[in-house]
Order: sequence, then structure tokens, then C-alpha cells
Amino acid sequence: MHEFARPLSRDELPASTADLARFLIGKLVLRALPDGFAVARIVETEAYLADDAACHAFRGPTPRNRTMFGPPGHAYVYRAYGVCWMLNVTNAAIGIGEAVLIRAAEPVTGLDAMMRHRGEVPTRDLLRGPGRLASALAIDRSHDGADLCARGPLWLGSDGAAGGDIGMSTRIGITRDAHLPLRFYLKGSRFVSGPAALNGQGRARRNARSAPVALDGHVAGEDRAHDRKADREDPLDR
DNA sequence: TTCACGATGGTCT
DNA sequence: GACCATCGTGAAC
Repeated sequence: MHEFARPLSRDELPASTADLARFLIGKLVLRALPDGFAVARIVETEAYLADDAACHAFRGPTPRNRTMFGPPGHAYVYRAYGVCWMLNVTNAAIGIGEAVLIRAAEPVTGLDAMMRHRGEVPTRDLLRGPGRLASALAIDRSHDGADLCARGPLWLGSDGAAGGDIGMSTRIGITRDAHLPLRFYLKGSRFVSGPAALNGQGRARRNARSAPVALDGHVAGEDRAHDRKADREDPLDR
């Protein structure tokens, strides 16, 4: 179980926040809940940079975003649209506000606990979307500032699993600096959020700005076939 | 099955 | 008022 995952060390986090977003694909979010341990494998992230108008820290520190200006490897949790909590991983040096938004993950263990928080939804939808992810893992403002590089209520880990093919695209749901390719996702995963056209699975779009950016030479059909195989496997089966 | 639409309502500008 | 989202609904593919 989770004892096979080791916490990520702060030293191994890439200094570049865009690199951190890519680095976190395939890593684990581990959450100690009163009703059990929940583990999820990250399949989608977005980077938010200090000179990026979509970043909360762009206009300087506020009571809400101050943890972004703290040390790397900590949780920045905020409420979006007044209804959903968002889990971010802080990065960059103290005084510089950058972070990676965890957008989606694949359930690994603790599906019962997640469903108790999310209600009866398909397994695919448990953690597909940043608000859903926080809801399923019972993450809220109380986790703002938590150290994610040490075992605790909420931390990041690695089980050494080989990462898959990672795609890159524009970010979702923003208007400012929306053209920057700072979104990363596990290609072929059904647990990734967002429209198919952004995930390398949809029909090609005329608008090049919304087209996914391939980082490797793999064939899309190969990825889909691989995913169907993975789908048949019980996420709880170890 | 996927997407567009409208309503929702904390926090910051 | 704008905003890093979600849900239910309904229509298109």
C-alpha cells in the first residue's frame, strides 16, 4: 500500500515551475482521512508563473495567495468561484509566487472514502477536475500551507512507477495569458479533465492555439489501446 | 459520450 | 464585477 511510496523530497523538485508541473505527472497524492487512506496518481497539472497574468500571485501578495510566496513543496489551497477548493503545489524561491495546480488524478486506493465525500459518481469522475479532486480528498483551506514533502495529513509521493507519455496544451478555464502551453497531462488517460481536443484525442481544430502539443513520437491510437487495457484493471487490484 | 449552456456564490480588484 | 469550476439539463455526434 502507501508504505511503498516515499515522500518527494524538496531537493528533487525541479526549479522551473513548468518542469515541476510535468514532473508531477505520475506522482502520488496521499491523504490520511479519518475513514481511511486515499491515494491518487496525478494525471493532469497546470503551471502558474510569477510573470503570468493568470497566476494569483501576478499582482503581488494578498491574504489569499501568501502561501504561494513561501517555500516550495507546500500546499496552496484556495476557493474558486466560491464553490470549489483547488490544490496547488508551491514552487520557486521564497518571495516569488509560482505554483502547480493539480487538475486531475486517477484513484489508486481508498475509493470508498473518496466516494463518501463525492457521492455516487462513476470512478472516472471521482478526481477528474481540480474541484472534484479536492472534494474527494476532503481538501480545504485548513491544508493551505501544509508541507507536501513529508508524511502527514496530505503529502506527495512516488512509488517509482514509470511515467507514461506526457502531452502539453494550453490551460483550461482562464482568459489571461491563455495561450501559454503550461498544461500537462498523461496521454491516453481517461482520468484527464478538459475537452478531448485539448487532450490529443479529439478532432484537429483550426485554432492552433488550442491544439495539444505532442512531446513524443507515439501514435495516438497506441495510447488509446493502452488505456483500454488499463481500464479493465481494477484500480484496487495490486 | 461529449459539449454548450445557465445558475451557483467566496475572494479579490 | 471578474474569476484557475461544478452540476443538471438538453442537444448533437
